[in-house]
Amino acid sequence: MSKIEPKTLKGFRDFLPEKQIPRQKMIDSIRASYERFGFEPLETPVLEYAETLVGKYGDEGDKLMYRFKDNGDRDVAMRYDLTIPLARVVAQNGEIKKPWKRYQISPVWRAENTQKGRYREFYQCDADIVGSSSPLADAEVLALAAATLKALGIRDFVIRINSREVINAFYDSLGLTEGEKISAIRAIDKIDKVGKDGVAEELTKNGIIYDTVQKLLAFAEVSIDAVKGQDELVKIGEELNVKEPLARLLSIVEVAYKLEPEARFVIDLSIARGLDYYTGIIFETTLQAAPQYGSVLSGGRYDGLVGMFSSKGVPAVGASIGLDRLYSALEELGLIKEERSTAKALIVNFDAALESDYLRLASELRASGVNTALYFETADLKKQLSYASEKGIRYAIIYGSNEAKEGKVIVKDLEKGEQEKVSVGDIAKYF
RNA sequence: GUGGCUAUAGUUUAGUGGUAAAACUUCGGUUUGUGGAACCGAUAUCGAGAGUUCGAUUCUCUCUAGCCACCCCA
Repeated sequence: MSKIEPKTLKGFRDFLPEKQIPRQKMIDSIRASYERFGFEPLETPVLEYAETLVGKYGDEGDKLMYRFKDNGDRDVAMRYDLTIPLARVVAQNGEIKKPWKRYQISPVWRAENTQKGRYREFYQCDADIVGSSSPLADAEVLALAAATLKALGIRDFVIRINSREVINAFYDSLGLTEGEKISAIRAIDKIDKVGKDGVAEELTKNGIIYDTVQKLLAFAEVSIDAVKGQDELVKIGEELNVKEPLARLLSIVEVAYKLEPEARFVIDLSIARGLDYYTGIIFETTLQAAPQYGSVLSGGRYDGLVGMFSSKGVPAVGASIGLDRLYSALEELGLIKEERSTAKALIVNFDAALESDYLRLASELRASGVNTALYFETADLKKQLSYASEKGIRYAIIYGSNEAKEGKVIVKDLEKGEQEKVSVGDIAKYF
């Protein structure tokens, strides 16, 4: 029989222990942070009826969706993000007490062309508050974002914030048509990448007149610290005819700042967000030391989404961490601690006659919470010690006929190269 | 989805129209109670399929995958 070539699908990957151990720690940290703010876990199915997802992400989103007929000829799609499924859950389970704060850490699928740091299956860590239009909810999402990154050991992040209300008020004051608004949002969003001239060129190409282009550029260039630059921002609000919505945005950020005084919040009017469903604040987060990864944490308010599944409109605001991007960025910044094994101790198996003692040692250690591995074959010490050290297991527990006579075991710390004799009964205490 | 570049052991690379080198890794050994060293040895139908050819890993085509740009985004 010919062997099947082992391979993974384009854009999909395996996470080997070396990566998955620190990755899982990262997930644990994020989850703990979300729970500290009182968010509750939700899990939803991979597959949804296609009609649930289609049309929610714009034409582009529909094209990138994994969609097919299942064995029962149902038109199904794999979830494209975690937000639409949440909206479906909220609409479907009206009894859920609101405001509801839920989080979900799960993979999503997009049939995009791959690139470095861009995959077809990737994880998102979402936290959303459903059923409150209070600015406090917006502020708490911003604070959560900051607190979660801080918990991961990240210091140099900047949360750049804008609001769809501000954008709309400004565009209306310019008298842009709906079509022009969309192309303006798209163009302005690229200002970091293509620069002012590039944006101007694209706007002009889209038929926007010179005067308006200049105004749009002036708008997009606003990037001011929300706390230190507050006076300046108030002035800009008046100049650009966006006084009211900008003031609302500033008061949200002020509250977030009280919750997370160490965070850096910047009002950046070039932030646009591609997804159609945002209605209020929108934000993106970049790491200053690793800007090439783009936004690692973004979100915003989307008050209209649940209404697409239910006659009752339910306001919502949330944030999403791109786990894979953040991991790559942290890896580059040296914030990922390499760990190769989950086992802390290896029981050296070196005298077949003592096997029952090895088994007892293993179960005692495990019962007291020490992650313990047992070498399966009887083999020489050398081989087993080198197995432990190469595997990244820190302690070797050596027990042979000599030790058996004394009722002791040798615990060898392979990192320090030291060893100690401990009596058999005290082994768990050693750790 | 469109366009460009790439594809040789687990990894990084060398090389040739006549079936392939090296380093590191992995596994085994160097006479058996102390590892991360040294030495010896093993491990490749040269991404897959088809075509041209007496003969292809080397040329051509298709597919697949990776990287880059666009698009979009996490």
